[in-house]
Amino acid sequence: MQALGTKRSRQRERILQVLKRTTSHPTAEWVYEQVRQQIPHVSLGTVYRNLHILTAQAKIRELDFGEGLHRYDATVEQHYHFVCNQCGVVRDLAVPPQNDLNDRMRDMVPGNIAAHRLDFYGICSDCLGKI
Amino acid sequence: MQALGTKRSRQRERILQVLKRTTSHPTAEWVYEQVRQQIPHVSLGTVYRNLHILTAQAKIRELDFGEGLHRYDATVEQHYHFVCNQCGVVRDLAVPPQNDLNDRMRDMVPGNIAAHRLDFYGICSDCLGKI
DNA sequence: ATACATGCAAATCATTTGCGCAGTC
DNA sequence: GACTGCGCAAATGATTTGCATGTAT
Repeated sequence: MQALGTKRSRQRERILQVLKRTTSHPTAEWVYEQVRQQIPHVSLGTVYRNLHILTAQAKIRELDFGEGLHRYDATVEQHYHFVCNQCGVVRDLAVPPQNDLNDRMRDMVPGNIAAHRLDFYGICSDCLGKI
Repeated sequence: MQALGTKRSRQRERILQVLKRTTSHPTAEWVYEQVRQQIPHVSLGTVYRNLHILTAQAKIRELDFGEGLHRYDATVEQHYHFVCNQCGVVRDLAVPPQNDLNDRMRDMVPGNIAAHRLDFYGICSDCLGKI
């Protein structure tokens, strides 16, 4: 027995490609629809399986904004998100990691800090324009 | 027709009480088990319904740490969390809101920032002690 | 040839909802 | 009495999994 994700598959490669070509933090369902256009018989189960494999391989990241479903992101470098309360769009922020935050907290935290997550919520410029 | 949450109920009061008496950020299931000890015939549906009502009334907050389920918190003031990667415990941090973060981001964000969420991940002191 | 990957369908798990009765105002 | 809330059970929706077959190495 080797391990999951050791053999290549057309499906997995396509899934990664789909994610790399978008900045929209799509759901599994959306990825499925995209992959389906190239591989009509692909199954949703395969998409989920590969999203997990790719996440385990750190080639993508699994995101969660409390909507009851997951979103996926091919940008694996540390970065922050802005979520629009109106339309729900999730945008990457071009802001350097605020690593001083971990230090600021160090003494207040009952343990060792390895990472942090920082999301901003508000109204995106598109929605502001529509008001 | 008035609105949800306008009439009191023993169930809702008990649910709020249960949440106020813990700092463990429990799941709906855990709340259900607790309430059940006082009101044996309470239903899980009632617990969910009331958790939503209380959330809408801003008497509690619904949290989500990407575990595929929700957690609830009777501390509604702005505060941050520390999540242990080992045991999963979620602790409130006694750190003042870092409101300068919103300002720091302002120019980088495509929209208006209303709030932010900041979680720290690492190993809690309990787990550190067990290594 | 071996072991991972797939498609399909059934199963799971958290959460939601329809309905008829009970409780509050 | 009018309308909200409840318990129960069935429904939903995202995700997972068992299984027989396909495919990469």
